[in-house]
Amino acid sequence: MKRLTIQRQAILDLINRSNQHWDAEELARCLNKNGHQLGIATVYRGLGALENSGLIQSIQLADKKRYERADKGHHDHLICTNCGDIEEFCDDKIEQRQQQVAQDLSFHMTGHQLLMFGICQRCFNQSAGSEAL
Amino acid sequence: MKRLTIQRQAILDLINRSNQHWDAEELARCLNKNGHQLGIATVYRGLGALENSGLIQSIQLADKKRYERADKGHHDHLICTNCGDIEEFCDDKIEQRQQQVAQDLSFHMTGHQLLMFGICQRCFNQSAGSEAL
DNA sequence: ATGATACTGATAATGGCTATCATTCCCTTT
DNA sequence: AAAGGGAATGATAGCCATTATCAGTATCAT
Ligand SMILES: [Mn+2]
Ligand SMILES: [Mn+2]
Ligand SMILES: [Zn+2]
Ligand SMILES: [Zn+2]
Repeated sequence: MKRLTIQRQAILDLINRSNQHWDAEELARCLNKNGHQLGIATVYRGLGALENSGLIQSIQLADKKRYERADKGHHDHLICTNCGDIEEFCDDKIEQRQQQVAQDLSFHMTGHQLLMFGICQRCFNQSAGSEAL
Repeated sequence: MKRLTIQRQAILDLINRSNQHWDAEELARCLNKNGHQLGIATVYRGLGALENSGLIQSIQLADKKRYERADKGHHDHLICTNCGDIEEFCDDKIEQRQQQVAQDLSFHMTGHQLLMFGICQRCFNQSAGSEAL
Protein backbone atom coordinates (compact mmCIF):
# COMPACT_ATOMS: atom_id res chain seq x y z
CA MET A 1 0.00 0.00 0.00
CA LYS A 2 1.70 3.16 -1.19
CA ARG A 3 -0.89 5.69 -0.07
CA LEU A 4 -3.23 5.80 2.89
CA THR A 5 -5.91 7.83 1.11
CA ILE A 6 -8.87 9.51 2.77
CA GLN A 7 -11.05 6.63 1.56
CA ARG A 8 -8.81 4.02 3.15
CA GLN A 9 -8.41 6.12 6.26
CA ALA A 10 -12.20 6.28 6.54
CA ILE A 11 -12.48 2.50 6.26
CA LEU A 12 -9.73 2.00 8.81
CA ASP A 13 -11.22 4.50 11.24
CA LEU A 14 -14.65 2.94 11.10
CA ILE A 15 -13.27 -0.52 11.75
CA ASN A 16 -10.99 0.67 14.52
CA ARG A 17 -13.77 2.64 16.20
CA SER A 18 -16.02 -0.44 16.31
CA ASN A 19 -15.87 -3.98 17.54
CA GLN A 20 -17.77 -5.70 14.77
CA HIS A 21 -16.91 -8.13 12.01
CA TRP A 22 -17.82 -6.09 8.94
CA ASP A 23 -18.39 -7.25 5.41
CA ALA A 24 -17.56 -4.96 2.49
CA GLU A 25 -21.18 -4.11 1.77
CA GLU A 26 -21.91 -3.11 5.37
CA LEU A 27 -18.86 -0.88 5.49
CA ALA A 28 -19.75 0.86 2.23
CA ARG A 29 -23.33 1.45 3.37
CA CYS A 30 -22.26 2.83 6.73
CA LEU A 31 -19.56 5.08 5.29
CA ASN A 32 -21.78 6.50 2.57
CA LYS A 33 -24.47 7.16 5.15
CA ASN A 34 -21.96 9.19 7.16
CA GLY A 35 -20.82 11.75 4.62
CA HIS A 36 -18.09 9.71 3.03
CA GLN A 37 -18.42 8.92 -0.63
CA LEU A 38 -16.68 5.84 -1.93
CA GLY A 39 -17.51 3.17 -4.46
CA ILE A 40 -17.85 -0.47 -3.57
CA ALA A 41 -14.78 -1.41 -5.61
CA THR A 42 -12.74 1.05 -3.60
CA VAL A 43 -13.96 -0.57 -0.41
CA TYR A 44 -12.90 -4.01 -1.60
CA ARG A 45 -9.51 -2.74 -2.73
CA GLY A 46 -9.05 -0.73 0.43
CA LEU A 47 -9.85 -3.69 2.64
CA GLY A 48 -7.38 -5.83 0.75
CA ALA A 49 -4.67 -3.23 1.00
CA LEU A 50 -5.28 -2.53 4.69
CA GLU A 51 -5.19 -6.24 5.48
CA ASN A 52 -1.98 -6.78 3.55
CA SER A 53 -0.44 -4.00 5.60
CA GLY A 54 -1.57 -5.62 8.82
CA LEU A 55 -3.76 -2.66 9.78
CA ILE A 56 -6.89 -4.82 9.87
CA GLN A 57 -7.57 -8.55 9.95
CA SER A 58 -10.28 -10.78 8.55
CA ILE A 59 -12.04 -14.09 8.83
CA GLN A 60 -13.21 -16.04 5.82
CA LEU A 61 -16.73 -17.33 6.30
CA ALA A 62 -18.54 -19.62 3.89
CA ASP A 63 -20.15 -16.84 1.91
CA LYS A 64 -18.01 -13.79 2.52
CA LYS A 65 -15.03 -12.25 4.22
CA ARG A 66 -15.51 -10.23 7.39
CA TYR A 67 -13.05 -7.62 8.62
CA GLU A 68 -12.20 -6.43 12.11
CA ARG A 69 -9.65 -4.44 14.09
CA ALA A 70 -6.12 -5.81 14.12
CA ASP A 71 -5.19 -4.37 17.51
CA LYS A 72 -7.04 -7.17 19.26
CA GLY A 73 -4.41 -9.57 17.99
CA HIS A 74 -5.04 -13.11 16.89
CA HIS A 75 -8.09 -14.97 18.11
CA ASP A 76 -10.61 -17.51 16.88
CA HIS A 77 -14.36 -17.41 16.52
CA LEU A 78 -17.60 -19.00 17.66
CA ILE A 79 -20.39 -18.46 15.17
CA CYS A 80 -24.05 -18.83 16.04
CA THR A 81 -25.76 -20.60 13.16
CA ASN A 82 -29.08 -19.25 14.37
CA CYS A 83 -28.53 -15.49 14.73
CA GLY A 84 -25.14 -15.01 13.07
CA ASP A 85 -23.59 -13.63 16.23
CA ILE A 86 -19.80 -13.95 16.42
CA GLU A 87 -17.98 -14.50 19.71
CA GLU A 88 -14.25 -14.54 20.17
CA PHE A 89 -11.74 -16.52 22.15
CA CYS A 90 -8.08 -17.40 22.20
CA ASP A 91 -6.81 -20.59 23.75
CA ASP A 92 -3.07 -20.93 24.21
CA LYS A 93 -3.22 -24.69 24.51
CA ILE A 94 -4.93 -24.96 21.13
CA GLU A 95 -2.44 -22.59 19.57
CA GLN A 96 0.46 -24.61 20.98
CA ARG A 97 -0.93 -27.93 19.80
CA GLN A 98 -1.34 -26.50 16.32
CA GLN A 99 2.32 -25.59 16.26
CA GLN A 100 3.14 -29.09 17.42
CA VAL A 101 0.98 -30.74 14.77
CA ALA A 102 2.56 -28.63 12.04
CA GLN A 103 6.04 -29.44 13.28
CA ASP A 104 5.29 -33.16 13.46
CA LEU A 105 4.22 -33.08 9.82
CA SER A 106 7.08 -30.82 8.70
CA PHE A 107 4.47 -28.30 7.62
CA HIS A 108 5.58 -24.67 7.70
CA MET A 109 2.47 -23.03 9.07
CA THR A 110 1.93 -19.38 8.22
CA GLY A 111 -1.56 -19.00 9.63
CA HIS A 112 -4.71 -20.75 10.65
CA GLN A 113 -8.41 -20.25 11.14
CA LEU A 114 -10.56 -22.09 13.65
CA LEU A 115 -14.31 -21.65 13.37
CA MET A 116 -16.67 -23.20 15.88
CA PHE A 117 -20.32 -23.39 14.87
CA GLY A 118 -23.30 -23.78 17.15
CA ILE A 119 -25.99 -21.99 19.11
CA CYS A 120 -25.12 -19.02 21.28
CA GLN A 121 -26.38 -18.80 24.82
CA ARG A 122 -29.03 -16.22 23.99
CA CYS A 123 -30.52 -18.24 21.14
CA PHE A 124 -30.40 -21.39 23.24
CA ASN A 125 -32.33 -19.78 26.07
CA GLN A 126 -34.91 -18.37 23.68
CA SER A 127 -35.56 -21.73 22.04
CA ALA A 128 -35.81 -23.32 25.48
CA GLY A 129 -38.47 -20.76 26.38
CA SER A 130 -40.58 -21.35 23.30
CA GLU A 131 -40.47 -25.10 23.81
CA ALA A 132 -42.28 -24.65 27.12
CA LEU A 133 -45.42 -23.36 25.36
CA MET B 1 -32.59 -38.12 0.61
CA LYS B 2 -35.39 -40.37 -0.56
CA ARG B 3 -33.61 -42.16 -3.36
CA LEU B 4 -30.02 -43.20 -3.85
CA THR B 5 -30.08 -42.93 -7.63
CA ILE B 6 -27.42 -44.23 -10.00
CA GLN B 7 -26.12 -40.67 -10.34
CA ARG B 8 -25.74 -40.27 -6.60
CA GLN B 9 -24.34 -43.77 -6.27
CA ALA B 10 -21.75 -42.89 -8.91
CA ILE B 11 -20.74 -39.76 -7.00
CA LEU B 12 -20.58 -41.68 -3.74
CA ASP B 13 -18.56 -44.53 -5.25
CA LEU B 14 -16.02 -42.21 -6.79
CA ILE B 15 -15.51 -40.36 -3.54
CA ASN B 16 -15.34 -43.55 -1.51
CA ARG B 17 -12.89 -45.16 -3.92
CA SER B 18 -10.51 -42.21 -3.66
CA ASN B 19 -8.76 -40.25 -0.97
CA GLN B 20 -9.05 -36.78 -2.43
CA HIS B 21 -10.87 -33.61 -1.54
CA TRP B 22 -13.05 -33.13 -4.60
CA ASP B 23 -14.88 -30.05 -5.75
CA ALA B 24 -18.11 -30.38 -7.71
CA GLU B 25 -16.52 -29.50 -11.02
CA GLU B 26 -13.76 -32.10 -10.67
CA LEU B 27 -16.27 -34.80 -9.79
CA ALA B 28 -18.49 -33.98 -12.76
CA ARG B 29 -15.55 -33.99 -15.14
CA CYS B 30 -14.19 -37.28 -13.84
CA LEU B 31 -17.57 -39.00 -13.87
CA ASN B 32 -18.48 -37.85 -17.35
CA LYS B 33 -15.09 -38.99 -18.59
CA ASN B 34 -15.80 -42.46 -17.22
CA GLY B 35 -19.05 -43.32 -18.96
CA HIS B 36 -21.38 -41.71 -16.47
CA GLN B 37 -23.55 -38.92 -17.74
CA LEU B 38 -24.77 -36.35 -15.25
CA GLY B 39 -25.32 -32.62 -15.29
CA ILE B 40 -23.49 -30.24 -13.01
CA ALA B 41 -26.67 -29.32 -11.14
CA THR B 42 -27.19 -32.97 -10.35
CA VAL B 43 -23.70 -33.16 -8.94
CA TYR B 44 -24.29 -30.18 -6.67
CA ARG B 45 -27.64 -31.54 -5.50
CA GLY B 46 -26.24 -35.03 -5.07
CA LEU B 47 -23.33 -33.79 -3.00
CA GLY B 48 -25.68 -31.83 -0.77
CA ALA B 49 -27.98 -34.81 -0.32
CA LEU B 50 -25.15 -37.23 0.37
CA GLU B 51 -23.61 -34.90 2.91
CA ASN B 52 -26.92 -34.35 4.69
CA SER B 53 -27.21 -38.11 4.97
CA GLY B 54 -23.74 -38.36 6.45
CA LEU B 55 -22.46 -40.49 3.58
CA ILE B 56 -19.77 -37.95 2.69
CA GLN B 57 -18.24 -34.94 4.43
CA SER B 58 -16.88 -31.63 3.25
CA ILE B 59 -14.61 -28.73 4.08
CA GLN B 60 -15.45 -25.17 3.18
CA LEU B 61 -12.47 -23.41 1.64
CA ALA B 62 -12.37 -19.73 0.73
CA ASP B 63 -13.59 -20.22 -2.80
CA LYS B 64 -15.38 -23.54 -2.83
CA LYS B 65 -16.50 -26.61 -0.93
CA ARG B 66 -14.49 -29.81 -1.19
CA TYR B 67 -15.94 -33.24 -0.49
CA GLU B 68 -14.33 -36.41 0.81
CA ARG B 69 -15.12 -39.82 2.25
CA ALA B 70 -17.00 -39.87 5.55
CA ASP B 71 -15.59 -43.18 6.73
CA LYS B 72 -12.36 -41.49 7.80
CA GLY B 73 -14.32 -39.72 10.51
CA HIS B 74 -13.68 -36.19 11.68
CA HIS B 75 -10.31 -34.58 11.12
CA ASP B 76 -8.84 -31.19 10.32
CA HIS B 77 -6.70 -29.95 7.47
CA LEU B 78 -3.35 -28.44 6.58
CA ILE B 79 -3.46 -26.59 3.29
CA CYS B 80 -0.37 -25.72 1.28
CA THR B 81 -0.82 -22.22 -0.06
CA ASN B 82 1.79 -22.97 -2.70
CA CYS B 83 0.63 -26.19 -4.36
CA GLY B 84 -2.87 -26.59 -2.91
CA ASP B 85 -2.05 -29.93 -1.34
CA ILE B 86 -4.24 -30.91 1.59
CA GLU B 87 -2.94 -32.93 4.52
CA GLU B 88 -5.01 -34.27 7.38
CA PHE B 89 -4.67 -34.65 11.10
CA CYS B 90 -6.74 -35.10 14.19
CA ASP B 91 -5.55 -33.95 17.58
CA ASP B 92 -7.55 -35.06 20.59
CA LYS B 93 -6.16 -32.34 22.81
CA ILE B 94 -7.35 -29.67 20.40
CA GLU B 95 -10.76 -31.29 20.14
CA GLN B 96 -11.03 -31.42 23.93
CA ARG B 97 -10.00 -27.82 24.40
CA GLN B 98 -12.59 -26.74 21.86
CA GLN B 99 -15.28 -28.45 23.89
CA GLN B 100 -13.96 -26.71 26.99
CA VAL B 101 -13.94 -23.29 25.35
CA ALA B 102 -17.50 -23.74 24.14
CA GLN B 103 -18.63 -24.88 27.58
CA ASP B 104 -16.93 -21.94 29.28
CA LEU B 105 -18.81 -19.56 27.00
CA SER B 106 -22.12 -21.47 27.26
CA PHE B 107 -21.95 -21.98 23.53
CA HIS B 108 -23.68 -25.11 22.22
CA MET B 109 -21.20 -26.25 19.61
CA THR B 110 -22.51 -28.38 16.79
CA GLY B 111 -19.38 -28.47 14.67
CA HIS B 112 -16.10 -26.81 13.88
CA GLN B 113 -13.52 -26.39 11.16
CA LEU B 114 -9.83 -25.84 11.72
CA LEU B 115 -7.74 -24.92 8.72
CA MET B 116 -3.99 -24.51 8.97
CA PHE B 117 -2.29 -22.70 6.10
CA GLY B 118 1.35 -22.84 5.14
CA ILE B 119 3.96 -24.53 2.99
CA CYS B 120 4.06 -28.30 2.76
CA GLN B 121 7.34 -30.15 3.16
CA ARG B 122 7.70 -30.87 -0.55
CA CYS B 123 7.21 -27.22 -1.57
CA PHE B 124 9.54 -26.08 1.19
CA ASN B 125 12.33 -28.39 0.03
CA GLN B 126 11.87 -27.31 -3.57
CA SER B 127 12.10 -23.62 -2.75
CA ALA B 128 15.17 -24.32 -0.60
CA GLY B 129 16.77 -26.00 -3.61
CA SER B 130 16.11 -23.13 -6.00
CA GLU B 131 17.47 -20.59 -3.54
CA ALA B 132 20.85 -22.30 -3.72
CA LEU B 133 21.22 -21.33 -7.37
C1' DA C 1 5.00 22.65 -14.12
C1' DT C 2 5.64 17.85 -15.93
C1' DG C 3 5.51 13.32 -15.88
C1' DA C 4 5.17 9.03 -13.43
C1' DT C 5 2.64 6.34 -10.36
C1' DA C 6 -1.12 5.09 -7.40
C1' DC C 7 -5.85 5.29 -6.50
C1' DT C 8 -10.82 5.88 -7.56
C1' DG C 9 -15.32 4.71 -9.29
C1' DA C 10 -18.52 2.93 -12.62
C1' DT C 11 -19.35 -1.12 -14.61
C1' DA C 12 -18.37 -5.59 -16.85
C1' DA C 13 -16.92 -10.01 -15.98
C1' DT C 14 -16.03 -14.17 -13.16
C1' DG C 15 -17.02 -18.24 -10.59
C1' DG C 16 -19.38 -21.12 -7.39
C1' DC C 17 -23.64 -22.22 -6.38
C1' DT C 18 -28.97 -22.20 -6.13
C1' DA C 19 -33.60 -21.65 -8.34
C1' DT C 20 -36.67 -22.81 -11.95
C1' DC C 21 -39.20 -25.84 -14.72
C1' DA C 22 -40.25 -29.22 -18.01
C1' DT C 23 -39.15 -33.99 -18.37
C1' DT C 24 -38.08 -38.51 -16.67
C1' DC C 25 -37.68 -41.99 -13.21
C1' DC C 26 -39.50 -44.93 -9.48
C1' DC C 27 -42.63 -46.53 -6.26
C1' DT C 28 -47.16 -47.49 -4.66
C1' DT C 29 -51.83 -48.43 -5.38
C1' DT C 30 -55.35 -50.10 -7.94
C1' DA D 1 -50.29 -54.13 -16.19
C1' DA D 2 -51.91 -49.28 -15.85
C1' DA D 3 -52.19 -45.02 -13.46
C1' DG D 4 -50.88 -41.50 -10.35
C1' DG D 5 -47.68 -39.03 -7.48
C1' DG D 6 -43.50 -37.75 -5.38
C1' DA D 7 -38.59 -37.34 -6.29
C1' DA D 8 -34.70 -36.63 -9.18
C1' DT D 9 -32.60 -34.95 -13.42
C1' DG D 10 -30.61 -31.64 -16.66
C1' DA D 11 -30.47 -27.42 -19.14
C1' DT D 12 -30.28 -22.97 -18.10
C1' DA D 13 -31.26 -18.58 -15.80
C1' DG D 14 -30.26 -16.07 -11.77
C1' DC D 15 -27.70 -14.77 -7.60
C1' DC D 16 -24.01 -12.86 -5.06
C1' DA D 17 -19.38 -11.82 -3.51
C1' DT D 18 -15.48 -10.52 -5.52
C1' DT D 19 -12.12 -9.17 -9.18
C1' DA D 20 -10.86 -7.05 -13.70
C1' DT D 21 -11.02 -3.21 -16.75
C1' DC D 22 -10.31 1.36 -17.93
C1' DA D 23 -10.83 6.16 -18.16
C1' DG D 24 -10.37 9.86 -15.09
C1' DT D 25 -8.21 11.94 -10.83
C1' DA D 26 -5.06 12.70 -7.04
C1' DT D 27 -0.41 12.66 -5.26
C1' DC D 28 4.50 12.47 -5.39
C1' DA D 29 9.25 13.32 -7.29
C1' DT D 30 12.01 15.86 -10.33
MN1 LIG E 1 -12.93 -11.43 15.78
MN1 LIG F 1 -9.85 -34.51 4.74
ZN1 LIG G 1 -27.39 -16.84 18.37
ZN1 LIG H 1 2.82 -27.63 -1.30
